[in-house]
Amino acid sequence: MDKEYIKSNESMKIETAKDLGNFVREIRESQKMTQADILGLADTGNRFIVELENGKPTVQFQKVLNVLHVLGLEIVIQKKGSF
Amino acid sequence: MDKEYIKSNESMKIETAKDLGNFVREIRESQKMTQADILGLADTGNRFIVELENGKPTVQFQKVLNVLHVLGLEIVIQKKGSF
DNA sequence: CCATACAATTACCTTTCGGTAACTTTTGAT
DNA sequence: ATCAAAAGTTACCGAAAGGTAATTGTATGG
Repeated sequence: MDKEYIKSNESMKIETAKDLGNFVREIRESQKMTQADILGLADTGNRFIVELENGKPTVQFQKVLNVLHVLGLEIVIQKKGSF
Repeated sequence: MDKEYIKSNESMKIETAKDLGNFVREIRESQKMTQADILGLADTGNRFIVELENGKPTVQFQKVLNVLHVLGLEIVIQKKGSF
């Protein structure tokens, strides 16, 4: 099965920064947005977007929240294996 | 005052870094763990735990993942309003 | 060929993080 | 209530990573 990151109401479990980066790029492209579109809305620089989508582990948490917000996504924390 | 952050199989939506910090502290204490316990297991310094639990927005994403892992939690991303 | 748009990288400066240690609650036993 | 131990917070420093702005690919189109 190819990397299907999310569909309709399904959720994507994030285990690594690479998961996050791949997922963000996938969603951004599926919404026909450019990196620059996100920069303005999420109050960040282009370098951040590049590094985030490349899976850099040290990206700042709040900035990730901002980007996800722009993409219409939200973060949820749950006990492992809650499915 | 007594916010109920999570119970059994329920999930906690994270909108801000403060949400994350409050939640992490709540879970850590509910599991009778000290900050020092987490330091060793999550390979981080004391300063990080303090700042994370205080809701610092600039904490690094991967380190957050490490701490959540130690607490038996996982991060999920979903479309807003999927709950 | 040049211009435009998007993506990725580089340069410069600022900020964070870990280690250790000091200092301040908080907890618990007598 | 007092005292001691444990837990949590803060401070200093050097190493590492972050942000912005500018630069350099990589296509596509006039």
